[in-house]
Amino acid sequence: MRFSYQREVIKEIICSTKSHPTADWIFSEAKKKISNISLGTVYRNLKTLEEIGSIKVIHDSSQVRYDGNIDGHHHLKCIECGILIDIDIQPAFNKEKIMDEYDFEPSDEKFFILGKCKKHNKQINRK
Amino acid sequence: MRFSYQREVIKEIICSTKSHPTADWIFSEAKKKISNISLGTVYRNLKTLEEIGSIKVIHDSSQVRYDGNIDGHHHLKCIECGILIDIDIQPAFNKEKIMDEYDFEPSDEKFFILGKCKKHNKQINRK
DNA sequence: TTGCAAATAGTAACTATTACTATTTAATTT
DNA sequence: AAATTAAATAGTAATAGTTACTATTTGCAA
Repeated sequence: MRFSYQREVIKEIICSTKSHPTADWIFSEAKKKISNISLGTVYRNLKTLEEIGSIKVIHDSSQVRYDGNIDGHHHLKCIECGILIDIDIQPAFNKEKIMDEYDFEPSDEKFFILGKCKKHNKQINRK
Repeated sequence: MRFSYQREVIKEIICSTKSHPTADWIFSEAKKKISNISLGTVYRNLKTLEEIGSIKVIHDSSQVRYDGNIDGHHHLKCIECGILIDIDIQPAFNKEKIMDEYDFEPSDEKFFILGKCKKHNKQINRK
């Protein structure tokens, strides 16, 4: 694949935030560095970056978000404000049962825990 | 809420399949029973049915799907053909850690296991 | 440097969904 | 049973997010 400055800028934007941005936000950030960058270029490169494994895509209730953290991790999602928070836990499940009962060969997992973030829950005794 | 024949038909369509259909498929099925039903009516009722808890929404890689199975369950997704399969397992995770470390109050979970379904995996000794 | 395929900017097209409005309908009141 | 009324509908227009198209530019190899 040929070098592209646009792609480098887009990758840098995604990898320097933990906010799980949308294509539109990435586009507006990219315009700060390349004023005439095209939205089509952003979408094309988001697809390319995902294909080569540089970023991950998160499908969060009708919104598509991008994640520069490509280590296996999962997310908390606040049902009040919608924020997505990276978590490093791994859910445990009976892989044998899946393989036997459903004749299915698991290769990856996506786990979302919905609930209320620290700004929106009613926990009183906070550290 | 007032009775609506359209809503009954839509609900029946969703609840009588395990195929996790899209709005478009539900629309074309509904037209078989109500030839002049409007796509707007389908979308409005899908929203209503979700709000009253009669169906669930699944956001599956840029597609929105609907599920008539409202019991807590999760899904296997085949990376080859895209089929979604209901599973009755519950993933285990450290809820205390989530609450303590992230100050987050979990209320629900969505878990997807990606992999290859029985038609697309290479398992040789099948029952 | 020249040549050329890959990538881009800018624009048009497309798809899924929502919004709008005149009409119809379910349910209530007379 | 007819009149009333607000909710729901059909049909259409509008919107948002994304993809497709094309002439031009650019990275890179000969």
